[in-house]
Formats: sequence, structure tokens, C-alpha cells
Amino acid sequence: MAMESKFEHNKVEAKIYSEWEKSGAFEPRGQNPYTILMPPPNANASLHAGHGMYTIDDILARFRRMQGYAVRWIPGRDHAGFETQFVYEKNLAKEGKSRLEYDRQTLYQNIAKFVEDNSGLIFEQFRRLGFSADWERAVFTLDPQVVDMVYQTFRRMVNEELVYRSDYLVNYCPHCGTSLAELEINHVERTDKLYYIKYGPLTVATVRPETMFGDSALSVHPKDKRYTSYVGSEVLLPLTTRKIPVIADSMVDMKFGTGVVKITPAHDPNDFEAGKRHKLPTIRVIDQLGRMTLPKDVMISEINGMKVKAAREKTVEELQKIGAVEKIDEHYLHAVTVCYKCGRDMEPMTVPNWYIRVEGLKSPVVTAIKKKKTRFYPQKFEKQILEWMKIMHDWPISRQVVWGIRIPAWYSTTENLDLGVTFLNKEGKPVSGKIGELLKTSTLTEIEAGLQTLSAPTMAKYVVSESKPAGDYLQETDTFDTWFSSGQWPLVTLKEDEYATRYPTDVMATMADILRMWVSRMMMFGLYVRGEVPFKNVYLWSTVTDAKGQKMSKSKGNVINPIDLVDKYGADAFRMALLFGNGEGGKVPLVEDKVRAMRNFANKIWNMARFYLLMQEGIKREKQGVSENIEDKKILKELGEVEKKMTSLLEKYRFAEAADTIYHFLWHTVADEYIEQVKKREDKGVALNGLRQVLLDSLKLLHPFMPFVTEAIWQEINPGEGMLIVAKWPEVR
RNA sequence: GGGUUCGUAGCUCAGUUGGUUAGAGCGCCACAUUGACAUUGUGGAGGUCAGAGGUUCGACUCCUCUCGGACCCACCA
Repeated sequence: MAMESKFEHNKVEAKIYSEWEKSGAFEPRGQNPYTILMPPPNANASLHAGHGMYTIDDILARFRRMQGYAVRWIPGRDHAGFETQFVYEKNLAKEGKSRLEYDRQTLYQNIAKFVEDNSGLIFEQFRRLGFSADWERAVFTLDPQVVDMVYQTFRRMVNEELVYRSDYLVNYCPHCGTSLAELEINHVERTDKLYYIKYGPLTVATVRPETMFGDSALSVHPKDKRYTSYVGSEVLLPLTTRKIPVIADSMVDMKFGTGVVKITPAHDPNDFEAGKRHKLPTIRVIDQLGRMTLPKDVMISEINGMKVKAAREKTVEELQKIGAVEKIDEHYLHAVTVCYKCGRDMEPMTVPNWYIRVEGLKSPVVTAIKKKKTRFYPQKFEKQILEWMKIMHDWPISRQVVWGIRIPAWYSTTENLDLGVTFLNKEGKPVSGKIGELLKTSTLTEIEAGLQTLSAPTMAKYVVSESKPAGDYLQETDTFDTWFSSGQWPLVTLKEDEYATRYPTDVMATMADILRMWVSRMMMFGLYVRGEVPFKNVYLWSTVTDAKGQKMSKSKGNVINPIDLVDKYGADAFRMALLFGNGEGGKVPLVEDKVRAMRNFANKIWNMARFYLLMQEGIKREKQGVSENIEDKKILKELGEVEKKMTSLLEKYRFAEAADTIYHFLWHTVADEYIEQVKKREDKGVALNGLRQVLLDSLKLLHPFMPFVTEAIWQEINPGEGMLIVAKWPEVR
């Protein structure tokens, strides 16, 4: 069958891919293991341009496979707790429903179904890109063995006293009744009133006077001479009978306002940190419904129970009565955080959370990196992760979301009467209160069946158990932070007998912006659980952007769907375009022109093969040994150099330069020079031999980058022979 | 404010131990082309490698400063 004059990717890609899968070409063969774990994409996600960079994994897998390694590239899916629940709730909202209508179990099952319905698509899309992973080995982060591992690790950490509970300041939306992650917060600029309030001799500027009842201190800058004499003294908190200390902290900006700051640890992120530093009490004055709950020392009792805004007005009014308002700046422009859903102000407040102590977990990571147990490419990332390990603080691992692995801690309802509980009663109506009170009107079984959320005081007693302990217990409703489970990815993806030979894995290639969130955690867990780093090499890439270097986002309308480009230009062109000319660690602009150029390249080599085959039809190839022709000698020498260079570049993770090398060799040396010279040769039989060797070897070198077109050409030249089974990476001496 | 990083052709970017005329893709100009390929070929225009200073026999490459971006973190009560 004669080759067509164009490489028609649409006609061959699907066929080639199914041949690969059927022939077991991705199965590990050979002795020496080589292992790559795929960073698990969100289970319900569909392919975006960034996933295209998994091409890096595929290049390594194919390269090492051709070199004779027993390659395993294990894929997976992440349940992506918060983000998935966020997407799910958006869908619910379209139907006019809210998560608050469901008990916890039902909600979980609904989300599970939602994820299942939307799952699977991304692996199909990965196949379109030619990825040669072990699909049947795919792991989902909610699979039983993952949950087991997470429980085991957690239990061990509890036993070793690495786990503690503490209040953590979260962004809470009283209207929506939930705490929100950074993802869900909008920052808006707004003009508000800035009140100057006299606390005895000192004046404080604030936009939130109503939170003053939760003040634990006033703070000034240590170098601020105006106030030095006040540091260490106490002032009376207006409208109360309480005295608070004046402290010095360098976080204070001397130039802002009066240079005196009120410290309200329960309702401000900065103050929360300052409160920790100075061991100040955390006094909550706003509850989760956004109403004031004042301590007894407050003299204006009407404010108790008021909503925040009303409380602010009332507070100012009362302050004015006693002459404590020095002035009001009506036009203070500042940034406020608002709920992405309802647009209302976020209320920072403290909620009990689970933490792990990281101090002891960090140092093995630092040591391992310094000893080069794990190497980073590009190297600058080593500096970044070491810097991060320095400043990393204790990690809050609990999230107030349903979709995730539920923390296996149980509270006795007879010993912890002050457990806060919200559940749907038999009529489906939400009921909130302390468990001690609720049990007077409802049974524990009813409460457990309708349970929505539970909030245990930080001092509550608990037991860790995978199943319900005997007696009256309720399980924690918080789930683990997604990174707590995905951080153990290298500990759950291999089979038990593989750990001896495949751990540490060879390479982890992922996006640079999760170096801290994910890579550092995997190293921590790997060293903690197995005493060894989880991977020997880390390769990091930056965000895939549009042609102008802008991040892709729906709001900008610059999102490129990779599959559209694959349809139009072929998977090979798409893959090659992501690598070609893009330096390591830099941004990866996805430019359609470049994809087209790479499609042209695929077509170019297709036609080089076509030229060879057409020439072969008329002439017999000489089955002779070494050619004496000077052009043959020259090209073979150059081929040898290219083979050496490609091998070395791929071993050093220099993909862009490798892509460039093979591109130029094929197009500008083989096609432009060697083939043109072959046309003029008298000894065509000999020339054909040289051309064949150059072509076949070049196909091998290009194959990791452009698997489909190289396979298609290979089969044209060697009918009935699968390239993946036959082709070996050229030996380099 | 802290940290990281970048500023090279019209655009997007390569240029890893400092060493002859600084490269690619796309775009542009001229010409060619009916026996691999117009998804082509040949040739060409286009850069004081952000600026200043320093180290060196020699700097796009190393150091310092200035100007101008990017990102991450912390963010003005």
C-alpha cells in the first residue's frame, strides 16, 4: 500500500493506540525496574492544557522502556475534596438546592455518584495524547487501600503525639454556614468607615469596632518612641470592666492610623498569629450564625445576640456616649474578603481543627535533600523547597467538608456533653445544639442518622478507631485535607511486593506550584512511614499559558482545549509543541502556530519515509556491510553523535534541547542535505541502505516525543512489525 | 515588606561548566518548484543580548547597582 502524501493523524492515532494496548506494549519487560507515579488529576476533571505536560512522564516511560527497563507508569485520580465539593454544590445550586438539605451520609453518596459519573473521561483523553501508562493499575485516592494507609499513618501519628487539636482561624461565611477555602474567597476593594477609638490614653484605628469585645491586648511597634512608656501597662477596654495589656510587636505599622493596634485573636488572621506569639487569650465574640456572643464583662448587654452590622452601629453609638470616639474617617479604602457565593463579608473566626506537628517531620526531608537522595530539576527548585521547609509551620489537616476521608476519631457522647451538633431530625429539619441537651429530646441513633456537622471543643476526649467503638459515640465530621491523603501517594500506589525494588520511585514530574503543597508532603510522609525518600528525582514545570504568557482562565476566555488541537494537528504535534523551544522551569506558552509547525514536522518525516519507499520500489537495496561512500560515513558519524547527545539530554531531563536536536537533525541534516545528496548518487543501492539506517534510528530517537507518527512510519517500512515491541534505543558508547 | 525569578530578532522563547560571524518556531521580503513533502525548497531583512559599572586576554553568560516585569508568601488594623 502506497503511502499518502500527507500524514493523516486522524486516520491512524486511534488504531495505533489500541494496537499498543492489545499487544501489551506498555507492560514492563526487562530486568531493571523504572517507576513513575503519575500526579493524580482530579477525578471529575476533564483535560486541560496543563495535563499536556504529563507528556514528560510519557517521554521518560518510552525512553526507558526502549532502553530495556521494566517500566511502570502508574496513573491515578484524586478525589480533590474541597474543590470537588465546590463544583458539586454549584451544580446543586443550579437545581435550586443546597447541601444543607442533606445529612452527611446522603450528601457524601451523592457526591460519590457525581464523581463516578464524571470520571473516566480524563483517562480517555490521556490515551488520545498517547500516554503509555498502566491504566489497569490506576489508583483512586478513596480506594480502600488508600484509606487504610491514611488511617494507619494517622493512628501512628496520634500514638506518637504528633497530632493535636487546636483552634484555627478560618474564613467563615455566616450566611452560607460554612468555612471557605482560599479558592472560594473574593477580595474586593471597598470604602468603609475607619473609627478612631480611645482606649484610655491610647487611640486605636479600626474598621471593626464590634470586635473590640474580643480584644486581648493593644500593640505598638517596639521602636515607636511615642508609646514606649505604655508597653507593659494595662488599659481599660471601653464598655467593659476588663483590663488588657499593652504589648510591643514589630508587626505593627507605625505609620498607619495612630500606630496602636487592637489585638483580636479570634477574629483576625494577623491578630490570631500575634495572639499565639504573645500567648494571649482568644475570645470569640461572634458565633457561626454571625451573631454577637459577648463575654460577661461587657456592660452593654443589648449587643449580645445582634448581627455584626447592627452590633457595629450600636457599639459606636455607645462609645460616642462615653466620648471614646475621637474621630471617624468616612472614606477609608481597603480590601475586604467576601464570600464567592453570596458576596457577603467573610467572618474570620476560630474553629477547632486537627493539626500535626511538623518540626520532627521536616528535618529528615532537609537532610535527604542535602544528601541528594532526591534531586530537583531544574535545580533552582531545591533552593525553594529547602526555604519552604524552614518556614513551614504546623499543618492543619482537617477540613469542614464532606467529600474526603473522614477523620477516624470518635467522641463519647456521655463524656463530652458539650459537643456541638447539627443534624436533620425525623422531619428533615435542621437542629443544632449541645449534645447533652439534644439527647433529652432525640435518640443518639436519630442524631447519628441525620448528622450534618459536629464541632468538638479542642479539649474533647476522643478515641481513634476505624470502626464505631462500643458505646455511645459520634464520629468526627471533619475530613482530612486532600494533601494529607495525596501526600501519601507514593505509599499507596505500588503493590506490597514492588516496594522492595521500585521504592524509591525514579521520578516525580509535576507542576512547580505544588512543590510546597504536595512534593514536600510526599517527602515527609515517605520518610516518616518508610524511612526513605519517595522518589530519586523531581522534575518541575511551570504553568501552561496562552500565547501571550497569560494564565488560562475561564474569565479571561483564553482557555485552550488540548483535544481541539489534537483533533486538528495530531497528538504528536501537540506534545512536541509543549516541549519545543521551552526552557526548563519557565512558562510554557501554548501557541497554535507552534503546534502547526510541529504538525508540519510530522508530515516532513512522513515524506522522508515516503521518499525512501518510493526509491526502494525501483532499486534493490544492497545487503552489503560498511559503505565506503563519504556522504554515508559523514551522516552515520553525525547520527552517532546525535544518539549520544539525545541519550545524555534525556537522562538530564533536558527535554527542550533534546526535541530541538532531533528536529534539526531530521529536517536540516537528513532531509535537506543527505536526501538531496542521495538523489544524485550513482550507487543508489548503497545509498538506500544508509538512508534506511538513518531513518530507523532517527525514528527511535524521536519516538518518545512523537509516538504516533514514528510508529506509523515504522510500520510502513517494516510491515507487520510493532515499533514498541521491536525498537531498542540506540546503544551509546 | 520577605523570597524566587526574568528582561536576547516584529511575536513567543532557546542559548548549563565565559571562548571564533548570538539561535529556533511563527511572521516578513525575494526567488524557485509538474518524479518525498506548498504542511515544500533556496536566499534574505531584522538584535549596541534592559541600562550603568566591575572582574577577565575575552562576558548574553560571573559580581554590584539602577530601571522594568512575573510569580509565590505575608498582607495595612
